[in-house]
Amino acid sequence: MPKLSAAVIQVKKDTIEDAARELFIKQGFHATSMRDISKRADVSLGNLYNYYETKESILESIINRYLTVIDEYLKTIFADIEEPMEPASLRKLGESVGRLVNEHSDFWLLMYIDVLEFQNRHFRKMFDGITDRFRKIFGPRFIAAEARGDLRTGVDAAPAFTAAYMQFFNYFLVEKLFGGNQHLGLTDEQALNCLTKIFAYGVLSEDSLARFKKTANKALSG
Amino acid sequence: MPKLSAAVIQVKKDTIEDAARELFIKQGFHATSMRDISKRADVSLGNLYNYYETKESILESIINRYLTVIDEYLKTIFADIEEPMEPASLRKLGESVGRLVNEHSDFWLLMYIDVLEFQNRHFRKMFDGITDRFRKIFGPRFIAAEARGDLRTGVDAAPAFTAAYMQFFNYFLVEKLFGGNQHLGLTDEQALNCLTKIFAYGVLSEDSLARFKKTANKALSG
DNA sequence: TTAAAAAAAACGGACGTTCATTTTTATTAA
DNA sequence: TTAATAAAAATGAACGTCCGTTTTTTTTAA
Repeated sequence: MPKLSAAVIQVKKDTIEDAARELFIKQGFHATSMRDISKRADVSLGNLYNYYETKESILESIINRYLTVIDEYLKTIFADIEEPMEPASLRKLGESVGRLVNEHSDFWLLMYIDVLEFQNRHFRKMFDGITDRFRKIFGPRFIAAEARGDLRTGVDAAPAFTAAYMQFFNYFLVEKLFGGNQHLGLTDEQALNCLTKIFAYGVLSEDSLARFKKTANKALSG
Repeated sequence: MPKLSAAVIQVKKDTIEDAARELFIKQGFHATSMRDISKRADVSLGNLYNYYETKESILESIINRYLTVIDEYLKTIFADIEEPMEPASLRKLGESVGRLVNEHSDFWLLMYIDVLEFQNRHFRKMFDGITDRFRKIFGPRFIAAEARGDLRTGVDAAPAFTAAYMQFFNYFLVEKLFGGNQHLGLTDEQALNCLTKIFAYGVLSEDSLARFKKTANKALSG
């Protein structure tokens, strides 16, 4: 029997990885056996080892494939953003992040598996240098926003945008995976509004700025 | 041999749980065997079952004990806060949260174990109704801040404070456990300043408010 | 002396992986 | 178009190890 075509091999790997992913997510990596995977994928136990060297390499393959899916998703999100620092854009960013978290919650569970079992070896790249990446994507628009006087003086748009991005992520992850059930005491819609509002104009009145002069100065001098 | 005193039993349980915790954190729950625990705690395998019914019950005991430790820690943090909405207080909150995350990073790994293996059954309470809890702790001071005109109109202090709290947590967790290594492109000190600043007064200039009137109105109407 | 505690041995089963064997199928020759 | 071929693919039993837990035995100390 000559070699199977690459396409056929890929299809087989797809079914194996689909099965493995479902099991890893439902019951964790160590709690999932190769026999479990072989049963769910309808592939013999031994045959798994024609496609993967070890159990861990199955996980790695799943993660790598998923990483590209998420990456594409994020790219389309960012491509849709024309003016990253406008409140409307930020709200839309929050909505998109919410969809990403909810539609691919498996992925984030895999990330926690990676944190626990592999010190986040495979997912590190998601957060490493993320601010620089945003600077690369939106750099000119960050500068333009500052030039227009949109930004409060002393605010660097790149880390600020990153913080907003992370805040949205965290909100939806807590809701979806940590049992937050409306941990802000608001619906998702309201929470998005609330977070956007805070990010854009803060929680404190302009008047209070003078009142907190001493302390604020310290806090604002970063 | 009559029954050991409760104190002696507790000491023994301490050493067992210390050993188990270190192993669970280092290699995960399923990857840790009762034999591993017995070796590290210097207790015979069989004797473990004189103290715990199952392996899972060891994890539960660790989590419950840890929950009270963290709870106490948080209480002292909140007790130290006189005016929750002042920038200086928020910065201090951020620092405290950072210390909590860094000094007890084990705890948060246990939380991820709980998310993966038990749908966060044991940790849910950490996030459930958290905004209401803050309202209970700081309610009068939230109201006073609003009365003084410290708050931007339309801002509800309780979810806002919760958002700040969560934001700090998330920042330090990403740094500590997810390999963020300065994911905001800032040192921890700078990041604290940056996040506090954003939370207090936002990233956008007061001028831009009028400019984003239409879109801002939508985003601010939550 | 005696019952609790600790240790050790034993249990049945499941684990990841290997391997000898059987089945399959793209290619080749008729 | 068909039949033969041969190597890849698939299989499932087998391997050695380790698992959580139970049971039995030994040690301990009031």
